Amino acid sequence: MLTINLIREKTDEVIRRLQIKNFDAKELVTKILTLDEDRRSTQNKLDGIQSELNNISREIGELIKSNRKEEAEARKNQTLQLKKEIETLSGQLSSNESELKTLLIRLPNLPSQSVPVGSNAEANTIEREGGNLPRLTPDALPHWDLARQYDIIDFELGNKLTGAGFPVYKGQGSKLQRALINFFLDENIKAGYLEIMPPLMVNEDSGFGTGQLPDKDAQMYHVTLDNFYLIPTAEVPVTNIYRDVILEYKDLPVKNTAYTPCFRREAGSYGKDVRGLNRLHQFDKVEIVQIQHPDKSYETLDEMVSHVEGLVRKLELPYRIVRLCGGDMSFTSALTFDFEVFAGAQKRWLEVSSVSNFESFQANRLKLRYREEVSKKPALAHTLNGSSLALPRIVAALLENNQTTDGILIPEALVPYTGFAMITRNG
RNA sequence: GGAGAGAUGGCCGAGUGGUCGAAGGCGCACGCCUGGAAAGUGUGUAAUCGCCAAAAGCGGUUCAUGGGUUCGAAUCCCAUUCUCUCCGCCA
Repeated sequence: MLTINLIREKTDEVIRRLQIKNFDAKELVTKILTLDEDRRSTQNKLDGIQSELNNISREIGELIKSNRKEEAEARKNQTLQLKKEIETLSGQLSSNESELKTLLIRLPNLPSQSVPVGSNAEANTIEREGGNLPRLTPDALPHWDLARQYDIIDFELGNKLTGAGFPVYKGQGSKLQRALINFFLDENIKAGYLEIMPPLMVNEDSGFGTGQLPDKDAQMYHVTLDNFYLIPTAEVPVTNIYRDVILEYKDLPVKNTAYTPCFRREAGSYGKDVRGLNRLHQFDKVEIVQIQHPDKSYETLDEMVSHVEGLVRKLELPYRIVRLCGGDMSFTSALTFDFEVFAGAQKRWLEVSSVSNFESFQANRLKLRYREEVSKKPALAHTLNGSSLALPRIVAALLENNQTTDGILIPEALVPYTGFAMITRNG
């Protein structure tokens, strides 16, 4: 959420920049500013009366101590009116504050200066591309057919156990999952990230902290009996580790990585998007999260993008890095780069990673701060995260692009992790 | 799940109705001492909101959370959450 100070001080700029996200903030911002003014004047009055009451109470204490009972009683009568006013004003204040908050959390994050203008994916710009497109024969199979042919992923079985979107990995398919997870984690650790194994369910506060709640609760599986949510990404628990935390300057940047299964309801998805591994309700992902000083967060974003690029290169996949335009960005992001890999048989680019700088938007919700180097004053930190990487679409691309008549080739970097160089029919 | 005990600052820990944002200690920061260090010693050391252009200053709030009693609550009452011990169950 944006800070009220920013909205107050740079009202026009806020409205203007939110237009880039196709968000008309004018009305909302006006309401916020009115409420904010009310809030401050109410608090001002309340503070004054509270102070008066505190003084009287102090006097009563002294009077009682020096045995002047009647005077003390007289003083007590003076408080009645004050207490009434305090009750009214503090009621006003708290309802004002909660209303203000519900409005504030409806404002999306401001896009950074470098975000292209545009209302949908067509306006995204290609940052750079790499790798070679596979040369496949026209009868090349999409990954769902390959998965069946080699008996490595069983979609129907997942249907039986749970439902659509919960595949069962078997044999070399299962081993490939483990290999990718370990490969990604090892690479992240080498790059200085600390491995974390977080809970897979979180409470409401955590869901709010990273921005999934209250609005996007339809995306998460909700365990109603205990009021827990299954995590849609490791970003949620890992970032929430730092909720209500004030980091020391020297602790920045914080670099965490975590492998977790991710659970998403994906309500409303259909068609070729959900075919095979393209979109699942449960999938595996390795995430990287950084908490950084505001002055350095964009350097860090570049560093994270390069890191993820290195992984995709090692897997020898054709990829492109996309700078998302205002209309295609998430609610919470200030700048996002998507990674897409080309799946040769489907002839489609599949999104496998999304690396974002949230600036202080999440940190403000989380109350995640650091101490300034010199003044030692707490200030909001910047949070960043990205997938490194999400498995299913990587697997889809690997299967499709590396199919041969003999089997499916495993990229060299992965062989030490799989223990085999090819997926075969009797593997 | 049942019974009991508890939750205080970065940490430990005192505080059962008044001047307590909270003794003392540890830690940390800056000095003094020292050839240098250790020890010793001095000073400082929460967050947040409002007023103020800002700093200073002043005022409000915060002793798990939410309510209540009272002129006044860390302290009394109620509820919730969490932690610990014992019992039960259990990978």
